[in-house]
Amino acid sequence: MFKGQVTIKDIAKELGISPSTVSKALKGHRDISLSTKQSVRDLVEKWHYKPDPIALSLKSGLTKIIGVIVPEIVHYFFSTVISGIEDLAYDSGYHVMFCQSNESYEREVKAVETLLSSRVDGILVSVTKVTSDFNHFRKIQENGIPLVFFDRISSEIDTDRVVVDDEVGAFDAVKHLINIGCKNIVHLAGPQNLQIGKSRKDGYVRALKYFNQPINNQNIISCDTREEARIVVPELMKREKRPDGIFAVNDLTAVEAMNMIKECGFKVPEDVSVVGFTSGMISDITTPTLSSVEQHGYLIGREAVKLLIDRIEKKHNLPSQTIVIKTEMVVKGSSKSARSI
Amino acid sequence: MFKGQVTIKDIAKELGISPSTVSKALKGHRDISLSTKQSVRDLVEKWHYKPDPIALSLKSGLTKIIGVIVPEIVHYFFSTVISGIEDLAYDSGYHVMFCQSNESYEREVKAVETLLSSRVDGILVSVTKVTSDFNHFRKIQENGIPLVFFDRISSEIDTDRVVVDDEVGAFDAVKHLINIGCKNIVHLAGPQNLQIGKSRKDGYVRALKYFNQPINNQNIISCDTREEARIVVPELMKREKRPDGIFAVNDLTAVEAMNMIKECGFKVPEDVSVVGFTSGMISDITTPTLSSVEQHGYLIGREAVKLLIDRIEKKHNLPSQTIVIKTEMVVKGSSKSARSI
DNA sequence: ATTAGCATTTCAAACGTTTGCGGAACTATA
DNA sequence: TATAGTTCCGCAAACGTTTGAAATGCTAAT
Repeated sequence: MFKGQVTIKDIAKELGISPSTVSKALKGHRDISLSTKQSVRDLVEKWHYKPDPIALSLKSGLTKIIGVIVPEIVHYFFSTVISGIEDLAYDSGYHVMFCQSNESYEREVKAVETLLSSRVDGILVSVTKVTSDFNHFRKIQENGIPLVFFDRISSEIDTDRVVVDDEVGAFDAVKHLINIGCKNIVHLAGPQNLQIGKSRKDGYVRALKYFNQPINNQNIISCDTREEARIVVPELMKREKRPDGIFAVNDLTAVEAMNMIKECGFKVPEDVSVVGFTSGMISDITTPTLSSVEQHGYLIGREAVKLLIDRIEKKHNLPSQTIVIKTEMVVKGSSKSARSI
Repeated sequence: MFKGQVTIKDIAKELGISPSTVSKALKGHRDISLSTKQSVRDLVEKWHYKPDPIALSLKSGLTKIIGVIVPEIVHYFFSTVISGIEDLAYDSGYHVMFCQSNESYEREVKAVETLLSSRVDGILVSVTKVTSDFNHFRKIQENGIPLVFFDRISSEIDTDRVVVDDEVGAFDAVKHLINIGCKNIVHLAGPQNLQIGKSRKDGYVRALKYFNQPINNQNIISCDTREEARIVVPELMKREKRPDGIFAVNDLTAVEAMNMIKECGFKVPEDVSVVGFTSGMISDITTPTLSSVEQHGYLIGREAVKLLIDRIEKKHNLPSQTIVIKTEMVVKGSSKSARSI
């Protein structure tokens, strides 16, 4: 019909009125007569006029785009969160722009710059494992752009956050292992510069204390990837006092731990019970299925977007909030031991 | 320093020159003297001026945004593709906007509308399992927006495509099963309205023919989800003539098939060899690890973006191309049978 | 007949950038 | 001393939309 898209000008020309009249008619402005409004609406309908978001953005200074930075997309937990972000954002009239940092500090910094120069209305971040300098996040705030952290947060930046109750989740996981009779529980821990790594370890320690089990530093081992598990777990199984329970900081590590245990000639859960953290699809796929702590990633995504949009639209002016999503211990095959109650 | 962002006007005012001079200086226009250029560049540097993409879009009619529609994000193959899309798009100066259709036709239509009204420069789509009407894709083309299909394509729409060589991949998988001695291979097939479902079945059939094995329609069963596998596979194992090989249309189905086989008291791969399609992370996690056909999702993503950007930037005007990405049979634990050569 | 009041519409500026054209100031040639 | 050429810069319009202010045409009251 026209080159590209129908504009408000085309409508105006056709109807022999001015663009401003059309604009006001569409907004239901009381200045405009009913008959004019009707004819504008009719033509809009007929020509499938859609306002140009770019012109709107230029006027309003808002893009209706939310930027998201995640360490990886190819990752069950993060893709679940993204799914939640996407769903609520679209329902609220926002679009979503993704960047993955690939667990690299440089790429994270670049992603921030990219999103800022795209003039997004707000930014959602889960930081990389290696980030220890947070100035790029400060820059976001200096630009007046709302910022919400989820899951992997930084405690140095004062902003809204959505986190999982990692400490309680870990406590519950270890409590479960103790309940089914484990006496020598090892924790495969995440990086301690990250809040989640620290909290999960804290929960582990608190559970042992609470149930009067000895805390052995040798039982807290830094190991949060499959590659590390491949090395660490066989050594564990060679110990004089073999572990009878393993609480891993994430599912992938837990799964590899299970595989290593089996390779060393032991059985899961009969000889060693294993519990992971995330409870995604992979926990259903393994043999045995993996007991794990469900993090409700989809919900985390939704809550994070909700917080962010509230800030963008200045629905309130409260100090920074932190929303804690409850975890849930999901018992599956890797910890239903014969020793269970 | 200024409200929000530094604009070309701020620079102009500070330097006592006009905005157009600043613009031309930044573009290296020969009209502008070296000294002016230098002072502009200095101030740009000092004030961290970044051109406003929105104003640029309004002028050029281009957004430098690519829209992507995938059935699901929480899915190993698709998140791999997305990862490839993201990487190359950003390197080429484009941003990426995602929509997931959640395998729903209505959501797919809505996603198309959303992206069109966002004025994206091009769209990448992998269609849902249930889409049989393709008019929403025609609308994209009518708007003059380049469109590239990947993996799950529609043959009704004439456009660029990036697909996996499903037929050959399936042929290779079945060839492998035959090579290790399988005589009664079942195919758990995908929906036949989808090209990939059809091609993989075709490859299965061709391989049997090629190696002079009988083709039995009872051995081609529609089953492409874990839920279906849970029902279908136990029935298979009760057959008089038990299958000794299973070629599943995707990994998740293959994994569930393995689990069912084990639940029925048989062993993988000793009694039944299993081969899947996708070869993602999950194929390493299961016990035994799953032999599967690698699809190179990351590469698919990159190729699709490359095709799209070529169209957007009108680098050529060739008729629609179809790029075929070679698959690769990855032999792991679920098919290294004792009968193997 | 003048004016106030009202309903309806248009004008013009703005958002930040680009770009063809015209113009000023200068130098060089005839 | 004109004239032509060169170098450098600003003007204004354009992209599509919004919005306060100004203008138009009308009716009704004085």
